[in-house]
Amino acid sequence: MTTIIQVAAVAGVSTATVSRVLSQPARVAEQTRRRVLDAVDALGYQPNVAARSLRTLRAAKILLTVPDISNPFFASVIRGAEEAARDAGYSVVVGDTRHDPEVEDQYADMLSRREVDGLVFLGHRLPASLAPLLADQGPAAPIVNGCEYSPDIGVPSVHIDNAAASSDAMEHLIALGHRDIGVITGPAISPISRDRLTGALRAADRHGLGDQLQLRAGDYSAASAFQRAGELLAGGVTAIFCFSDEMAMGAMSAIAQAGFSCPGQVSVIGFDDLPLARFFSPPLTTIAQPKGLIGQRAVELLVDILRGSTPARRQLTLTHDLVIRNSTAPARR
Amino acid sequence: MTTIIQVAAVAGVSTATVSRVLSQPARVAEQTRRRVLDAVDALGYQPNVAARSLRTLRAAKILLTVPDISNPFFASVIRGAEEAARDAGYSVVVGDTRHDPEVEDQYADMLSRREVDGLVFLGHRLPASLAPLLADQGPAAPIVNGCEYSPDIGVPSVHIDNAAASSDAMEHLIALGHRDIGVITGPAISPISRDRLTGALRAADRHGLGDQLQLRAGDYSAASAFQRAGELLAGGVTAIFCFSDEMAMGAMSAIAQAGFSCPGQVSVIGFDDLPLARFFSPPLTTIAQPKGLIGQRAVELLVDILRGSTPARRQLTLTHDLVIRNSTAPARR
DNA sequence: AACCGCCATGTAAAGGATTACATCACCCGC
DNA sequence: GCGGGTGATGTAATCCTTTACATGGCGGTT
Repeated sequence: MTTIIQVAAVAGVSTATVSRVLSQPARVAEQTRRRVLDAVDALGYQPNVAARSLRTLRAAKILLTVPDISNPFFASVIRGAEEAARDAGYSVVVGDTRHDPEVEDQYADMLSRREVDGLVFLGHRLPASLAPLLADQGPAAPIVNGCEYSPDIGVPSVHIDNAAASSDAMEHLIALGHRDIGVITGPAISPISRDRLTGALRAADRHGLGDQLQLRAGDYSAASAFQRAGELLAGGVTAIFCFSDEMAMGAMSAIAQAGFSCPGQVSVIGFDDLPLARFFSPPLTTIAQPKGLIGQRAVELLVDILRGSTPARRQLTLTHDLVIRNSTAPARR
Repeated sequence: MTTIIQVAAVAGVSTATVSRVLSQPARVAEQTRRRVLDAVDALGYQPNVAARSLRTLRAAKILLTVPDISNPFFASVIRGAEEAARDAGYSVVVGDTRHDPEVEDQYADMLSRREVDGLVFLGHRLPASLAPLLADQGPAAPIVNGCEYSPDIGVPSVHIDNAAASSDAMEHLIALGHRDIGVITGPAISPISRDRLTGALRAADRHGLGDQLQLRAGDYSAASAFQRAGELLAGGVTAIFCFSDEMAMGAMSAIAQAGFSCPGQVSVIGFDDLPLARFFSPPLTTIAQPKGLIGQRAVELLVDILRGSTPARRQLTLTHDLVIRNSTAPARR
């Protein structure tokens, strides 16, 4: 490993000058700068990050935890986050918590240990080990939540209006004449699922369908929805609203295996608009979330905090979109 | 931030002792150890990683780069890798290169800068900036390749026998009576795609179908396969073999939109066995790769290298599996 | 009683970069 | 010609941990 000392020796300057050339080139005379850069090239010098971050107390890294990395929804969020991070001079470390609180804590420890400068967590659970840090630093704590929004945890967040989006989905089904509608929600603890449920019920109530809604709790996975959709079909629904596209896929699979046609006999509407949604058979009607933008804004918010400026708004609500494809059709049965 | 010095002061010992309690507890007397641990708890001390890694020249981290994080195939590999890494006392940093050589280089630089101890890269391209490192350290270079296998890059790798797997898929179609078979491959530069093509051609040749095979190059994405499948259908195929499940999804979508039925008129077979494959409509026949195991073995190989022991075998071929579901059926047209 | 060896612990030197402060040369204006 | 300002560079302290080596005490051996 070549160190800054060797570079300094080759260039005939002090280590301070080398350091300056690399971090604030303008403060060094043109001629000296060139000599240093030549030495850097010649030796293939790369600053040692450990030493730098020891000295500066900055890691130039942002940790992004996702509850389930196999869910392509998060992939788009990650990309948005990485882009924004790069623009701000940070790199992103991705952690997959698998919905496991213990793993969440392990990742959160990276923040307490200063291995990373800040944390963006997707999902609804604030890792327990961060409570003291949050209590200590208050709004200056470098923690941002993406996708979900729980007012009680006191962390800035970026999300869509889940209730409104869910209501839009329901209105779409109702407008198509559906009266017997099944809803496959997320787990009951998920605030995002609760918000969506609120929206769905609100829409149903507006049309006097509040009591007819058939609710089943899934866990956002296709497998859970496959199961629940079977029950709903037995219950005679003509439309199923799934709180994720992955669940919509499971539901469509159950519909086909039960011998029904979609959208002929049963309509399906999803949530997320995964890149693959247009390739479902039939192409899926769904609620589009601005996935990349969520990641991007979340990181921007975090960077604001890291720079010490209090961001104007600590809650960002982005716009969603009802994307109508072919999995929904007028009710007839 | 509390440092080791404060812990030492509270416990009434030297920093050396605190350090020893944390890293080699057996070398410290029971009583002292307890006092130190109490102090650690009381102060909520967390060792500073930068300082540690500066001193030890170890980061206790492994970098895992994937070409496309939105592909759920890699999610399973990542999980396997994380597990193996945790067992060996490492944590995994995931990087998404988006097939972009520049991004690959950026991540590879983390290795040269010693930000991570080793690299597992999935995909076929060895980042250019690692060439010197590899030339320098030879087989001791802490770099392992997963999924793909290019004998020429001289890096240990973990993969399945792609040619044999591909041949199995073809044999399955041929046994069902298919003669007009379309193949949607990956990009021509992809060694994995080449291997699979070799296997497919070999199987076709065995049955005198070598000339009839209709080949189209995709890029592993559903969108590309949607396109190519349309062309193949116009060409009158009764079966389509896709080199990824995601492409199979695109193909199935194209089949449905062209008014054909699957598997009634056109059979589809995929490659990977994504968790979602069983929820395709119809459930997808495909080649299962041991995804988790690939990640696990790749990390184990890397850890062997990091520990200085030369692993017994530098190329690991794992077993694949033909999973027959409902997207393939006897040819009839 | 002198000595040896061992164990538990302490002392202090790295490890590599950043940066506050010091220094020096030079120029400007009076 | 001199004081003061400016810009470029150097000196050295600092960030926190790990660990080689030193120390000191104690029990056992001869």
